[in-house]
Amino acid sequence: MSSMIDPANIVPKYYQLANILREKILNGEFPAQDAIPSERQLEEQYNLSRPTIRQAIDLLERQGYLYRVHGKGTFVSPPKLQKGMLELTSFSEDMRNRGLEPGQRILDFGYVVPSAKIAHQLGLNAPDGQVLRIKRLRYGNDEPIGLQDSYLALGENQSITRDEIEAKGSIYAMLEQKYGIYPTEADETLEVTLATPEEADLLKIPVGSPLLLNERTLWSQDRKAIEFVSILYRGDRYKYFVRLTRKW
Amino acid sequence: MSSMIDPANIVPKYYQLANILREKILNGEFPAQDAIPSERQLEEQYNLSRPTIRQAIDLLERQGYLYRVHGKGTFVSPPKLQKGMLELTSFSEDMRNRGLEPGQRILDFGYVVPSAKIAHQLGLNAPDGQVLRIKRLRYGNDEPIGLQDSYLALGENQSITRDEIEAKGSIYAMLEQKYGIYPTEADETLEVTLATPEEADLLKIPVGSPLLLNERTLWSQDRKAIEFVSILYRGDRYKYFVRLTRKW
DNA sequence: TAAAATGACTGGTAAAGACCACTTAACATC
DNA sequence: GATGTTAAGTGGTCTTTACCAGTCATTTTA
Repeated sequence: MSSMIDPANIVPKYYQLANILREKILNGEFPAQDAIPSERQLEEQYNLSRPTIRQAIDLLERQGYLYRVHGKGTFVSPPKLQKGMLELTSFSEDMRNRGLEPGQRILDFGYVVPSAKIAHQLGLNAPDGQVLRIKRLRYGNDEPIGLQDSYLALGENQSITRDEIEAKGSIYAMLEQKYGIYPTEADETLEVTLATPEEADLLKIPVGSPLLLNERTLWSQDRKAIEFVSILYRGDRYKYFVRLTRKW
Repeated sequence: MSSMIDPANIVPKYYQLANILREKILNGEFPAQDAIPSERQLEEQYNLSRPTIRQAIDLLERQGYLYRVHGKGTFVSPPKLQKGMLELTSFSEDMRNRGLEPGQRILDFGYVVPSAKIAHQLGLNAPDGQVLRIKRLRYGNDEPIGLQDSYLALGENQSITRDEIEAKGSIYAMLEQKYGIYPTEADETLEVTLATPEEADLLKIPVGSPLLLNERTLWSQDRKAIEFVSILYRGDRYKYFVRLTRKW
């Protein structure tokens, strides 16, 4: 059974324990709102030290599966709060989450000199870095959903070809695979605009229709700006979702 | 000087250390992108054990001030990423953050039987709990900004009076003070709508103007639903902001 | 000269033990 | 019966000690 800790495993013990406990939460063995075994009990049960137990619980607490009450115990969060942590998703992921098949049409692709606004968002002082612009019409189930204009700040020896984009769809998936760059933080704004004739034409909606404008600056795990992107969503087809937490 | 650990202080040592380090980051003593002293060095410097040091750094890492690189060191995040963690803010806080003075006019106040949608959002099975509805027109610098319709799921012995709302402005501040309830998690959606005649009249905009509809369900630290609220923002006066992280 | 090994640094994981602070229920007291 | 006390259980903090796993400059070796 996989519900034991394997000391030989490369995976850290606290991580193994977290996976075991998460599994028990998800399959209902630990029902919502119930207390899980105390840290001392887990210590005996899994033959681990208390710090290791606490590290596992810390992880699950941050992930929203558990919450602790001093003096009482550690409890299972209701299912509502368990899934879909603070998500930072690409358009493709977002569409799949909504049960739609993502698609795209590339409208523009090439290196450009960034505007002052975009250079600022990407933290480029001198316009030395190469900025790749990718403008795409994005589809959900073959229906135009959004107009995406992306500016990527690539490093010295990094490049992305049009063919790769065509094949993969998701830029983020590609950056992960090719260069080990993971998007970890982003600032987003959302506001309302009205469709210009060009936008209306591409999105197949009347001129002046309300749109949801989403602008995002993305940073990687080493805190370098990766991308500034604006996405114009059809107001009648898209609802933005986000989960927020306040902890500190 | 406050840059030392006080063992007698009620504040935990790891927390004191985190405050000291955060201060050094913010005042530039630890410049962005530079490495801070290693964990062993801090151990000597502050006469603390390494687990305690690590606990402090863990905190600052989660707050976005620092990031670690295995084998190299712990580094200061660029300022862009330091401020304004994942904020879960009330309307009043939000306005103040934007440099505007929040104001309000109460349009409706009283206990109601929740609609099916609202009961579901609040996780009420039977309509036993009392649901307090507060409908308010919200101002920023005396200009109407948003139309807020709030439904509060209060506990047995909890109540809020109209006078308290008038005086305080923020419901959250009141819940914290009176009942120790802290909003810790929320789901939000944003979408575009068009102003109805009633909404247009209240917000002093033309009928059919685009609005930003923000719906939010709020949970407290003990994972109970506190509130479901919808806010209709003037599309020409409001931009939504959020910071996202992906860590696990 | 170039490749490989070394060693000294970094953060990452783990154990064992101690004491504090909060919660609760059983108990003793008035 | 109501009230205050106590004790046991919980998570919270902290120390000491050890070893593992990446990184990188230096040294050794082929």
